[in-house]
Amino acid sequence: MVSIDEVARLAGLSTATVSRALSGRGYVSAASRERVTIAARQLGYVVSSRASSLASGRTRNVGVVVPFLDRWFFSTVLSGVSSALMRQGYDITLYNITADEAVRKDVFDVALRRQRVDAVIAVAIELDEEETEQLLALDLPVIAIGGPNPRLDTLTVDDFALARLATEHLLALGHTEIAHIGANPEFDIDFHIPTNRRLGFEQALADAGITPKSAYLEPADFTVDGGYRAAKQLLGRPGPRPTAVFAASDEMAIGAVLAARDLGYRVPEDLSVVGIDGHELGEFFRLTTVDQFPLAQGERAADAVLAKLEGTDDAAAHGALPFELIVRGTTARR
Amino acid sequence: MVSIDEVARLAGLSTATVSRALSGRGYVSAASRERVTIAARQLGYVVSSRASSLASGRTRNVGVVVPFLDRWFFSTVLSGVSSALMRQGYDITLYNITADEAVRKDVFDVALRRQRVDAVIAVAIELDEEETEQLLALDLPVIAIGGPNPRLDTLTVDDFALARLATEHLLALGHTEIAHIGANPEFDIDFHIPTNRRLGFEQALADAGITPKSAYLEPADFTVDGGYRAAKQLLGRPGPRPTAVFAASDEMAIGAVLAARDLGYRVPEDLSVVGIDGHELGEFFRLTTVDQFPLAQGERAADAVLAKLEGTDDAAAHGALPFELIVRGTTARR
DNA sequence: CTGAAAGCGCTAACAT
DNA sequence: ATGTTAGCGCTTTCAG
Repeated sequence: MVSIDEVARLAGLSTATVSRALSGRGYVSAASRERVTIAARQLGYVVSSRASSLASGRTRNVGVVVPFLDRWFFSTVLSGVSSALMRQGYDITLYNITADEAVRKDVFDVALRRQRVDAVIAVAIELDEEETEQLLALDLPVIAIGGPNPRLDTLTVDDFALARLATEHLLALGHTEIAHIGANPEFDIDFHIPTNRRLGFEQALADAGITPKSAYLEPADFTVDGGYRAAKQLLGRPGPRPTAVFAASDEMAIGAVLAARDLGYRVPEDLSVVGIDGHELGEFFRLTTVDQFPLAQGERAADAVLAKLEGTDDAAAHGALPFELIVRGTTARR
Repeated sequence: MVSIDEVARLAGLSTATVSRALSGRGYVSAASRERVTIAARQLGYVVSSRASSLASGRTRNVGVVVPFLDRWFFSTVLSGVSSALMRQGYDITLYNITADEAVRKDVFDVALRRQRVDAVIAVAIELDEEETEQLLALDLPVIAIGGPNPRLDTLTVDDFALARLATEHLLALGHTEIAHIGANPEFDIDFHIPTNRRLGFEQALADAGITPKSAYLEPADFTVDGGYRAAKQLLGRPGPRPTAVFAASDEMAIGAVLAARDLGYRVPEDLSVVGIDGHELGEFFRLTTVDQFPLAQGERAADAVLAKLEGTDDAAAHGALPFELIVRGTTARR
């Protein structure tokens, strides 16, 4: 590995000047800068992040904490984070919180405290008091996607509003018998998204003067299969039958569409289905959805963290995340 | 941040002994080890990776290079890599090679050379001569998944054999009119998987004395939508109609199943469909497939890299990757 | 604008 | 088994 001394020697300057020229910190004459650049390129010199970070305290590396790597939403957010960060010459190190409590604890107790990162992005993690405390104790810029967590800077999408919008779309099409696939009423306090989406759904109904039928509330686990099973129940049970389904995620919505077809119902003629997320398969299934632009969420989180790191206090760090109703082919007038 | 000196002081020992006790390298009496452990825990001390890696040359961090983050196969492999590495206390930093040539170049020219990682895992990247050279020049353990690359240690799944197995399954069920969705004959030299799968398919047919019909070769882009379109062509065109389809990926196979249904064909009664990969949605669609266990591939790559790092030369580094025919509901006797 | 030199926090000889 | 000490390769005062 070629070191800074060699560059200095070749450029005929001190290591201090080389360091300044390469990092852009401090005064360097144009002529010196030029010579350094040439010498560095000629030798193929790359600053050692180990040495540089020990001396400067900066690593040019951001930690990203995610609960899943192999689910579409999270890997899409991650992809957005990664592209925005790499573009600025930052690396990203990944902390995958799994179901394994020991791993989770290790991430907060040890891994994040190794001084390997300049900042942390936490994606859709429900942090408890202690974990929030630990993140704060790192004394590093932290951005959370998801939350909201009052003690952290959070990029939040208003799940209540998303769900209400999706439901209002159904109402506007004349539906009144609308079922909900998602959280069950007594769902945990720990993970808010399903509950918020159910509340937004109920609010929209209430605003339209409709009392939600409990038989129209079908819990499911946010997978295609879960949505499929839930829809089969909803459509197969004797008694009143919904003319529309609001699914709290696109994957469940896709499952619902397939279930309806399997039962012989036409979508959207016999049943309208709307989802939430903006899943990549939505287009293929002609799914009406409320897109929350997860790729952009990741990019925005990266921008926010960069703004904090560079001191340019950016508006991206605050404010609510955008969402948009995308009307495709799975919803129609009743 | 508490430093090693404070731990040493509290334990009444030198920093050298603390370092030895914590890293497990060199002799430390049980009593000293105990006192160090207690002092470290009491102070909440975590070794600074910046300082440690500068002094020792080890970072306990592995670089993972992937071409996509938001595609199921890659994020699943990544998930396997991550869990195996975190279990051993390693961090992982992510290098996402995108379509952007500048980003790709920057990863090999700069990012990987920052001395941030102890080893590299390259997932399904077709490396050119120069990139291979650059990886080798890092002088670090490197494991490639995919390849094969004669100059690198590679974990390879035999795509030819996978495709042949899938095709033989169809043949064994009595099919002779078998179509292929995947690479087109004049596909690039750059990305071998599609081509190898087509060759395996053709070999199986040849072994059964069947000449592949060129009309049964339908190129597609490895997405659900691509598989759907391809199957529609195959089934909708006038002329001979296949009774079975071999799709070179599960996502295309799922598209083919949906296309067949939309055209009014029953699967598997009118059309058998087999895929490759072991996609998470395969179970839902009752898809017959050849599973290549991507999660396990990731874990195995991680194990191989760890073996190289710890010097325990592990068999995991070599040998072919396993695969298995999973017969579910989309294939039947003709 | 540039150079000398003192660390950054740890590890690894080396000595004991 | 433990302590002393010299770096690891940079960055950043501080002088000039």
